[in-house]
Amino acid sequence: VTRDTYHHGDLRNALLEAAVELLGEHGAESFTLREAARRVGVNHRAVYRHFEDKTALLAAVAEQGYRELVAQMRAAQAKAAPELERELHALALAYVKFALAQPAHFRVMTGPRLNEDGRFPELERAVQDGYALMVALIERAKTEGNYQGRIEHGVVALWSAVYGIAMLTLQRRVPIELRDVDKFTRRVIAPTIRGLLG
Amino acid sequence: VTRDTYHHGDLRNALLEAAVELLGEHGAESFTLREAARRVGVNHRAVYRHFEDKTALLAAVAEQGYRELVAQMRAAQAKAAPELERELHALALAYVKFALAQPAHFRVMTGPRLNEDGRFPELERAVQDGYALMVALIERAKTEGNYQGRIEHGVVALWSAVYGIAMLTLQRRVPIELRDVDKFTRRVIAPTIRGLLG
DNA sequence: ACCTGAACACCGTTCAAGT
DNA sequence: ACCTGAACACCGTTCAAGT
Repeated sequence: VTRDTYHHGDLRNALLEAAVELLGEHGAESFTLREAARRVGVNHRAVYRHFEDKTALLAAVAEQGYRELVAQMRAAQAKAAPELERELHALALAYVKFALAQPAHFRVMTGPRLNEDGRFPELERAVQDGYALMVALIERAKTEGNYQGRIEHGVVALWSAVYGIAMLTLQRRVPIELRDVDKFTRRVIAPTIRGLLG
Repeated sequence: VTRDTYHHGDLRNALLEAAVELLGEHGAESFTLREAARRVGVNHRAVYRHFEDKTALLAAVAEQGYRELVAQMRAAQAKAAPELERELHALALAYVKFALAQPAHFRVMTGPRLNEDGRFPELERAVQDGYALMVALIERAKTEGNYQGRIEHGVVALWSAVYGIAMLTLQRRVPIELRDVDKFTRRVIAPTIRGLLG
């Protein structure tokens, strides 16, 4: 990280990196725009060249996180294809692993209500891309498997399960080691997936 | 709400009420101790008589919320007893209903990490009381039902499901009306409960 | 184009008094 | 015992310049 000058849009990325660092250290509540600027070595006013306000900076972090999450879910699913049950497990595992590997990103993604007024359509689209992956799997559960309910209900069941596991694990409400995430997630999610496939 | 004097511990409750009000209006991120004091009509320093700091005030709100949540889960479960599947559904429904009826409480309960250093044992105990209700049900799923997995895994599956449904619904990621919560929750949770009972 | 500096209205928290 | 008032070090954001 250079600390003297920033050109060619470098500052934007430097600020994003600094933000992720700070969020990892202290959590979103105490994150300040001024400290992010300080860490990069610029005046705090320089931030406004690249982000409309503090919320926009956090939204950019969240968007970046969703893109990475979706990429990892896609990759995991592709590896497990073409068997539906394996793909469901792979998607779930990728989600939980992301949350534990990038907790700062994950907390910003799921924590503060950044996009309440629809200010950040790009963020919304990144979220929807993830949603679409689950919808596609549940649709296959209906045709290939034995799922009888409505698509929407199945998606929420799956989404809730992975989201809940990730959050409860992050909050240390569940006493597991990082190396056991695989087995743990697999076993917790099993009843839900079994229920979905009939 | 009287605005001139506070005696006999009234101020504490008045501050809690004001905090819940404010949290409902703007969310936890922009909640300020000073505005809570203003709303009650006292100097902001008066807050420190009853709460060690801002976090302690939020922790008190969270604790109050957990007590109410547990009471409502208990009541719903008792009404549905003694059939296990009905009790599981009742518990799940009570949880989701609480989240939607008291979103300000729910967001503080699940949002900021208030008790990271174990500062608030009372809050922790209230959370554990809720956890205990689920543990008892999963234990019965093992003896009365056909659940084969470990207690811990089943509890996380159930907890994740209700938590996820509540959060996704609150975030309006799921397009349901308040009057349909009953039916919606029942259908989303069904695969998980079916999976748990074997 | 990109960054700075001073200023404004806020915040949580501390100190020292007031009744 | 309970509340206040002034002060401190911070914050996000605006305005007006600087190169």
